[in-house]
Amino acid sequence: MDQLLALKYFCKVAETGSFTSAAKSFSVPPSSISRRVSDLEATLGTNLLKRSTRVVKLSEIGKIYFSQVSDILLQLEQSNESVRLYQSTPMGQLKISSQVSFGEQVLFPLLEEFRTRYPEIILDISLSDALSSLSHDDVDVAIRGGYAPDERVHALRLMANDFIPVAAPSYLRASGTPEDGFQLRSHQGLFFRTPRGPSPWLYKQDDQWHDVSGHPAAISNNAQWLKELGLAGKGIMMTPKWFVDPFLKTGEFVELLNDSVMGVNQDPDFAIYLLYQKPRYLVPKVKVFVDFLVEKLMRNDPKVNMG
Amino acid sequence: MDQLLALKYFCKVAETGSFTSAAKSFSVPPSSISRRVSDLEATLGTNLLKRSTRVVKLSEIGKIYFSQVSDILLQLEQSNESVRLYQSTPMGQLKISSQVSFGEQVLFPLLEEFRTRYPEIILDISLSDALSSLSHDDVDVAIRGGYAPDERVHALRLMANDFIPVAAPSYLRASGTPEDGFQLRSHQGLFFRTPRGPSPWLYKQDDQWHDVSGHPAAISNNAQWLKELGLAGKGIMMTPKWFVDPFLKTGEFVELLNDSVMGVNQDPDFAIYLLYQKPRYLVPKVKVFVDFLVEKLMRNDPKVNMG
DNA sequence: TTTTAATTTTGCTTATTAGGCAAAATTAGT
DNA sequence: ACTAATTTTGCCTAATAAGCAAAATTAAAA
Repeated sequence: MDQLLALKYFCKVAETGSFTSAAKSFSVPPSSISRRVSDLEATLGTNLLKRSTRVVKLSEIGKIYFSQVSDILLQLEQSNESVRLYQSTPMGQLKISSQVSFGEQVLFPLLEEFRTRYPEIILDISLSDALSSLSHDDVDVAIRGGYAPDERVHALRLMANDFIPVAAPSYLRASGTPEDGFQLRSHQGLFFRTPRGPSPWLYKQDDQWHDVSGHPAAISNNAQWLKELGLAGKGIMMTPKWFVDPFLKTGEFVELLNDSVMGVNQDPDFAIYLLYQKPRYLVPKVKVFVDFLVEKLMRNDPKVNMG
Repeated sequence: MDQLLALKYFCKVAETGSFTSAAKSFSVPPSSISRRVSDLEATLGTNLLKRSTRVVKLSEIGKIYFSQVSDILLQLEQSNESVRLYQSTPMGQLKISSQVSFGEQVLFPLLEEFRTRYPEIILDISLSDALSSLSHDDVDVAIRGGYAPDERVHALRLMANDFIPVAAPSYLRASGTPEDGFQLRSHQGLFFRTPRGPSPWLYKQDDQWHDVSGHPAAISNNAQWLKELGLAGKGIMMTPKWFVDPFLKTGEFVELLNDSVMGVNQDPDFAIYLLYQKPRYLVPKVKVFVDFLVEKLMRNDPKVNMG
């Protein structure tokens, strides 16, 4: 028996709830569908479908089997597709999802070079801090702060995402410079709101994390606005280094508590990750983008770990 | 092309590094392996293997494809295995539909033992006197008084369902004990309302059925309430023996007209039936429940007729 | 360089299995 | 009870995998 064919037939029947419509979508007579599915049931020794001329429903085990098999078929199709595309040149739409700040600050400046290098790739970038479901494929690659989420998703660590407290010199003149993590509590704070709520200020002392969040002067999901407030001396901001790097160099921002361990998260491996589905790496447009970002952002550590 | 077969062949070749040894492990001639793999490569438009008579190695893309495909094959094998497990072990949700009185009186006391015997079966019981259409059904097994309804549905006779007239001693003291079926007509009656209407009292004499229903003192589809009225001496009730068995033993109810043929229905084979679908492959959870009920309720008649 | 030996590929035939069509069977809804 | 949509079955044809033997290929030995 061609089991793969039987599985495809079965899944189509499960989706459409009808042998006839499944037969139409494969352009074969309904009898073929009926026989293949029966064969499948015979080899499994199970009734996957509850048949009744008018309505075809999944049995209890049929539901479970369907959900697994349809996923498997999808994977296989992706693998096949990837192999077919493997030899072709990088082209087509490349959908990228990124966090807003990282996109604006780090990604955008790089893209012009990418565009000239691969003119046949049309970039489609969407910036959002909400987590996009990479699995159901509205994007080819996603860039997120956090940690590896899924088995099937490959997470490539792009760069550290350590948060540091910064403030404008004018603020420090007016309110004083904190000498100790706990002193932050009496300062004005500019808080970034993630989809999971405002990020707290955490301070590690003697292997213990303490919440040292200051008085909220402003809360927003727009990092740009918070940065402007910070530059205007309205308060202390906890931010990734890469976000304020240029201002630290000009002195418009000052890094505080250099020697302390600060964070917005207790996870030690908090970083910026490039996420993509493993089989998609074979698709040229995805491969060249991943390789490009690795080249641009990971020069120090040229070791690329591919699964 | 049987792609699944081709994939299995390909993976085996990749693992063993040889067409010949792959052929041996499938007990087919090497030529079959060669052809299937070639076909696969043709449909993918790629060379997966670097052939050279002595050694077969994977190409770059072949390596990646192999790692993905072997994973997919493993998943599929696991799914198939889980179906087989389901088919060999009683597990999953078991949906049971029963008449209210029978469920409360007979079924519930048995279920705790069933639950401990088959802890992986989740019982889902719904009690209702309306006939659920087993065919278009949401239930695995149904228990109904009546007769075998359908071809596709297997009806297993669980126990007799003969109706007898009973009354409380207090009622008989007050209103007299009927000596003859026709005398029932002048008594107070407690009538059970089925979905088809109140059950009449029928009396058989000289091969003729007579309606001998008394004056309705109460009508309800709730047998429990009628029983309470009966115990309080409010009238005569026509009821299955199993429903009032404990009260007959204590003398709280007295069976009337012992020698007469009474009923609520002219069918001679009126009984409690266990109904379940007769699919090609019987699911273990259903089988063990059927067997369990047979064991508990049909000890006297050990003949079990399974489809 | 030639030979050898193991292995893969090709040609052809047979066996197996899926497709195709029409008729029969089944059942939800009128 | 009937109707109409749907699934299943029977039978034939077409497609394709298996089986076998011979040819081709090539790494390693002579």
